[in-house]
Amino acid sequence: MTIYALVDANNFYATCEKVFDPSLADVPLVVLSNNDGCIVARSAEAKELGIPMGAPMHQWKGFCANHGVVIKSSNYALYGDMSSRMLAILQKLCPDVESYSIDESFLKLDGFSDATVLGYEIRQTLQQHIKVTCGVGIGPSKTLAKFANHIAKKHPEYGGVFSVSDAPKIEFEQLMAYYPVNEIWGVGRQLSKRLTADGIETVLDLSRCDAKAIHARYGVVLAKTVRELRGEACISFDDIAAPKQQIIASRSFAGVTTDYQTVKAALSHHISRAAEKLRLQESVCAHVYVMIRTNPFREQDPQYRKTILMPLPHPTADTAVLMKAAMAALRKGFIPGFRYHKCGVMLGEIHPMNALQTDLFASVDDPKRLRLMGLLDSINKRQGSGTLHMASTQLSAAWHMRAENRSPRYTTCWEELPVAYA
DNA sequence: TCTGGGGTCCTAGGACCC
DNA sequence: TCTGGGGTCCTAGGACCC
Repeated sequence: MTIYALVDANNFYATCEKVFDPSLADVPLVVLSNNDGCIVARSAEAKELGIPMGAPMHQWKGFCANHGVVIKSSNYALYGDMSSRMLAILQKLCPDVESYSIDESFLKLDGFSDATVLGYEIRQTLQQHIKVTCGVGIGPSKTLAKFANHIAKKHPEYGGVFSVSDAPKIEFEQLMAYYPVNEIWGVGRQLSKRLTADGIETVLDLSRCDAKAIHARYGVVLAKTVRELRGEACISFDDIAAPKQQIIASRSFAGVTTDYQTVKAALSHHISRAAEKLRLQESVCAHVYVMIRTNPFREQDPQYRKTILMPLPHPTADTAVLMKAAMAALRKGFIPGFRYHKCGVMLGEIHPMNALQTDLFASVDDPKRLRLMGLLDSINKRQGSGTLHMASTQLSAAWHMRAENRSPRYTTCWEELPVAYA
């Protein structure tokens, strides 16, 4: 039987900020989402103060000022780099690693004689090498490894590592009976509301349900969860990252706008980013979706949201072709008069560039254009993103997002390296 | 004044066909 | 006056995740 581990960094973004600024060591700290909108990470001290996850920043500004909470805009260049260092360390310790999110990885522990010992070694190594503390959960399925990870973090007596098979059955059942069903991976707000109404309130309740009955009433996803909770691995393990099937680039504006040119400039910027991501994974796409919407939180405003699909004449990774299609979609979907708050683009129908066969499609990108795109990407990579861009991006800068308290990109930008004084 | 962004998977329902 | 039903394919949207 395969044993899975889930390694998950504690307070990852907040920790990344603290690693490079020792003066923040014991200070409560929060990290904000893009646009400085809401709180997406909290240090242990900030959690203790009772600041909730996902809280709108504007509601907590006064509180943070009163309690000396340090506020950081998000710095994804830094977190992304720390994340790859973390992954590299895990890959050294274990041959089968699936990177699940920026701060979480699943490991397959086949061939290790003592999974728990390895868990402690992982914890110690990450602490030593990159000053990131993590929890390790171990179990016979991914869902159980996730739940074990939750226990490892919430119950300090386990020392940050919890293995389902180490715990006596009665002890584990007590833990399952203690936690509400929404602590389980895959059970969100809607499902837990329905489950609770049906009398399934705890993790233990759910694990004892009949999988067939759950399938009939709640669907195939939750039925899998039930089987996973009983130790039957149903969710596959992917150690090589598959290319993305859809690529999204979107942002809300710093405020709202009624101006077509402003939306167009923002959209143009997003297309460039999305196309760059598409070429980075060596793919082409055949669908462009353009999304625009008003601010749903402004209930006094008339609301409008629209997604417009624009099929492309042939699969492409050419920014100019994508741009033309997206602009046509925007003309179709833009209704003057609304106060727009966000726009974005999604690329769909993605195929690997090299698998395209000319007899399957009417035509493919001109190799000359592809070389031009490659040049564009390499200049932007060397000189900084946005050095070369489409003219339409410059139409307006009115949409640009806020990031008032971003820390330096310590590890990825020469100009922002940390300075050591002797 | 100010409420994220980027993903995956599943399903309901419409269009179309015979 | 009576006016099918089942299968397939596609898309939009929802639920979930971090």
